[in-house]
Amino acid sequence: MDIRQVAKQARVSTATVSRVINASAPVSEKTTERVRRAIIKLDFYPNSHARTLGSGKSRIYGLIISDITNPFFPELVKSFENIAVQHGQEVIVANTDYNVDRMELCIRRMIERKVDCVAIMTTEMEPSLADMLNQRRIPVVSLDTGTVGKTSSNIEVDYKGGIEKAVEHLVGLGHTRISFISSYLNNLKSTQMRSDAFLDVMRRNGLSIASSLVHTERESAEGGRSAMDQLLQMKSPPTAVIGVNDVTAIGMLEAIRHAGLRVPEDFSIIGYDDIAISAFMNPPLTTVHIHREELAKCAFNALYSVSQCGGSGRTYKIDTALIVRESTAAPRQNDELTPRQ
Amino acid sequence: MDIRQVAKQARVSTATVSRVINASAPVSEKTTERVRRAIIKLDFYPNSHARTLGSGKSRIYGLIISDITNPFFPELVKSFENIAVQHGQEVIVANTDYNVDRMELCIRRMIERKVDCVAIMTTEMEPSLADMLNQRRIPVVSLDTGTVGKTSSNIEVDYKGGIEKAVEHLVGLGHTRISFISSYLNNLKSTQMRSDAFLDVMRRNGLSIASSLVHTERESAEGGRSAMDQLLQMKSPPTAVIGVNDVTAIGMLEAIRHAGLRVPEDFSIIGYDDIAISAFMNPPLTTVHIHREELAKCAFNALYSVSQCGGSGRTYKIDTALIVRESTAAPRQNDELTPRQ
DNA sequence: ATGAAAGCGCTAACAC
DNA sequence: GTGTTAGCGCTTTCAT
Repeated sequence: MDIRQVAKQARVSTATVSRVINASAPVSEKTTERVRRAIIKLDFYPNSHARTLGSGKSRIYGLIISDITNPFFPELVKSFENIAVQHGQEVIVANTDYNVDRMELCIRRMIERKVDCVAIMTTEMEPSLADMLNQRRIPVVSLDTGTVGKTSSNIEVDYKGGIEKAVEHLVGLGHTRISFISSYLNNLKSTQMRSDAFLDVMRRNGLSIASSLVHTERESAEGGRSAMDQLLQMKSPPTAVIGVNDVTAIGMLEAIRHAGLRVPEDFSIIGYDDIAISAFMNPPLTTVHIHREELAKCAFNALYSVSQCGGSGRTYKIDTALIVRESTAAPRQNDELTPRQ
Repeated sequence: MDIRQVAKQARVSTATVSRVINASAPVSEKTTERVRRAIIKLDFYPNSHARTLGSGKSRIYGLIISDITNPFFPELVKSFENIAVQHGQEVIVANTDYNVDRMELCIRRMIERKVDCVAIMTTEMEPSLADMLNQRRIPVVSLDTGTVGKTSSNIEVDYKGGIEKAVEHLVGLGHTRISFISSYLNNLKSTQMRSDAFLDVMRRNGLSIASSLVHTERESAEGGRSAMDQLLQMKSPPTAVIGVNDVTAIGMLEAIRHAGLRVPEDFSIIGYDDIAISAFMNPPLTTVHIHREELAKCAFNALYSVSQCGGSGRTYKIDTALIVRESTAAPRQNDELTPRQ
């Protein structure tokens, strides 16, 4: 079943069929109708590969993320897809699994599939990889990494501002012994930036940062749990702990619960990202919000403007906000960490 | 940059280049090496659309899910992709948003993209839609819905067994007033099957099911929360509640916490799916486990065996298991639902 | 083992 | 407004 059969059925040329499908040139009312009917009658679906080959553009946007299993990403993917569909584009998504080698594979796939643009929403990035895209004049937008150029844009998330607000919230509550649980994945720029910001803000507030940075083995709830377990072993544990992301913070919550201690009475906990489930934790998690929908929109627009409107690459900024829920309170008065019952 | 340039650089024909890329026919050691070098030197990436058009097969598997934002799916997607990649196939995923109309769009996309097979892992399905695929001889595997035929397989998840185990666990604990919170999305067969099974098992255990089935407006944590709020208004609320899935159960947990009541002391709660986060709830959620990885494997194999090995469609079964954690216990002794503090 | 050439299904010039 | 036709980049007979 191809366009020729439709053409025959409608008694027109293949070009005309193509015209009505793509509305790429005026076709008379009558012919259009005949073609439409033929398409329906024959149950014709145009072959997108042939279209891509014929026209030179795939109408596909590539989206590279770290791991669809990390709750931060599904919402991002969904928003990005929605916007893309509204603009008549499709999207294919690829996972790097936080792995630079797999990033190369992802980019290869994007090139082979002839995507029109690609959004790299991960931070495990070799700059050289973006070059592969640039050389082929494929517009790119990246997160916190990557340079701005003719066809490449960069989105800067205000990680630092988020950390600042979190630490200051804690300081305002009276905390002075504050820890930060990061992940071993420190080649991730987003993680690195959060850690650095934490150190910086602590310093600025004149707070000691001795042993206040703990690295988990994996960026996950498990990681948060085991890191918090470590903290619990200390002679004089912190009174507040910030997690590098919500999933980590959720693991921390579990470690504390398991030790028979309470949040926020015994520990104040803050997460980062504001994933949907965080509001449903017990207690609801105070966290730094990154607006995923806005991020997705921003990424798409960055791409669309250079791809369709011939714009040039530029820098975009995304804000963060502290969402105060119930996992933070004034610090415990003494260090008698007595498990409940 | 196309295969012809590579051919020229390696001083061979395009056919030979194609042969070394695809290992589709023997090529001498020497020539192979020359071609390899040329490919690397020119940084050549084959155009997958041209490949698809030329060969007639896309090496793409389609995967249709309801909503990537529902934590049940990301793990499924990831597993499915991993297996597919191991078999040299790619996958494109499409979301229906629990909507039959969008399902049609998804299937259209799959056909236009000339996928080799499609896994329909949602249950909001018009049988007629699967026919579109069948007519085109595209192998299909579906979940609990769909018929088995030459090229179409069906996976039956033992929802009922899961509900049985859940109810019996509760009955064993001494509960008699048990409710089930379902969702308004009752056109979903998976939801329907869980509700039906619940009613059935309750009856068989001689338990009253008066007002024990509550329908939420949305299949989400919000839905679970508002449904549980309703239950909390009753003069004599149930002592145990089963959620149609974990996300719903998590919402229920929050409603109870917010009312100043406790799980499992005041209410026993059971979820369904066993999403990763459930083990990190406070308290950790007792739930019915569906093995996502096995499900993904099963779906892929069902497809692969008919697509590559000329097998015929058949029925597969996936078990469920009750994971007892800390959200279930013996029922409260009296109905004095007194908020803590 | 290798090359020549005919498609694959569509789009886009270019004619009329 | 519509038709003709030459590609798009690859695969795949069919020769050799």
